[in-house]
Amino acid sequence: MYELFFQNIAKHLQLSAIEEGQISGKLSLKTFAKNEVVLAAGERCKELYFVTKGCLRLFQSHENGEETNILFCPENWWASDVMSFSRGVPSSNSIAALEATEAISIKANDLEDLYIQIPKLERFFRILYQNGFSLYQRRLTLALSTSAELRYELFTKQYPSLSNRISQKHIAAYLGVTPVFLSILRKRRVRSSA
Amino acid sequence: MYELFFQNIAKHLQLSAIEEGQISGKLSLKTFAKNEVVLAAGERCKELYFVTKGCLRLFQSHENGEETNILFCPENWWASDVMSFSRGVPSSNSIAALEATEAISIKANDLEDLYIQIPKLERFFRILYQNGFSLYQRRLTLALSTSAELRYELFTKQYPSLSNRISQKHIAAYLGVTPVFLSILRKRRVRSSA
DNA sequence: CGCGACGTTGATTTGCCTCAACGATTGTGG
DNA sequence: CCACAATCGTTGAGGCAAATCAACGTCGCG
Repeated sequence: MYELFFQNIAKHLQLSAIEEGQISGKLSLKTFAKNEVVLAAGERCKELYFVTKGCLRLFQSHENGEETNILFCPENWWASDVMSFSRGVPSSNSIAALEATEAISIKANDLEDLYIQIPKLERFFRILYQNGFSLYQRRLTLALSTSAELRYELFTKQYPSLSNRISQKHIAAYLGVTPVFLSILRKRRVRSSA
Repeated sequence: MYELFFQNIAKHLQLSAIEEGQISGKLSLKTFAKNEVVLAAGERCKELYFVTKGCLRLFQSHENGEETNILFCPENWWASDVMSFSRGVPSSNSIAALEATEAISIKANDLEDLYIQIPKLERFFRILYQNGFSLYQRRLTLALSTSAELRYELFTKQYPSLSNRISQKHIAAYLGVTPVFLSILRKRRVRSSA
């Protein structure tokens, strides 16, 4: 039932069958309909999700009604509002389903308990956040130093499957441009590659 | 000698005197002259620095010779190229001193040993990276969704001491604008507040 | 003293946005 | 299952934010 989940952990950590059992007891499987809101900004993010099917997005809403997509979470990705989840404060971001989605969830309290029972889990999440930290540093410098055209180019190269799967509107909100301008970029690309 | 360092750890973790001793044995104090390069892109980042005096900057250089400042590290901040430090790969970022700087350093290998001797250190760094992760998510959405003017406004409010201490050139490279444009923004602000 | 880095200012250009109109696609209620 | 509405993507016109290029004063430093 939770194979993908434990395979993901196994990338950085060896768990005994007993430990897997302890963890399994705290997991549950959730399903979300397309466009369903998983976490609304302002709520507390009480669960951490590991996506096994479909795709979630983490995003921030702005006063003017627009949104910035922070992260797409297809199969094998982790989703949560980190600050809210770990410190119990209201979340500043939201989570919603881009497709019909299945995810394995674990509650914040339960994870805290598991950190105590299985201290090496700290190691797993240390590495997970460490990698994410690095990933966002890179995206930040990209955002600050390159044109939308190049950012789109890199996105399609790095995530070719996502760039087909996700609507342009949401890709635009991920790149930080308007859908109108993304459309212009796409047109340009077709011409220049012809 | 390492008071600031252990005070920083104590924010998230209680260490016994013995543990502090074990850690102290792996630390060393380094000094860097103003403008000295601490880590050049392409090298391996073998040490993690905790700044006790002065200020470092983590930055990325681009092909055209320009730079983006990722992070300023004044007293009480941690500096490293995370990916290079933790995985031993060549670093994609550089570190340099903005001022004459003192920092406590620890070697990657030694930290790995300490993770084994004192597993709860994993917890400390898990929390450190978790917070950094969240910080960069926020900066990313800021960079993607707001004007340079607002970003500068927020920077000066959030880090008033840094905004006096650091040259406009480097602040511009942190905000992702040219020094010329930052100068224009500053002029605008003076006028509008008058 | 003189040179080079820094910050300012102005003129011009470019990247991206806004607004608006239009097919095409999706989804939904009758 | 169809009809209609809503959302999405495209295209064009015009505007604003920020870059580029260039010139100049100032300051720190050799």
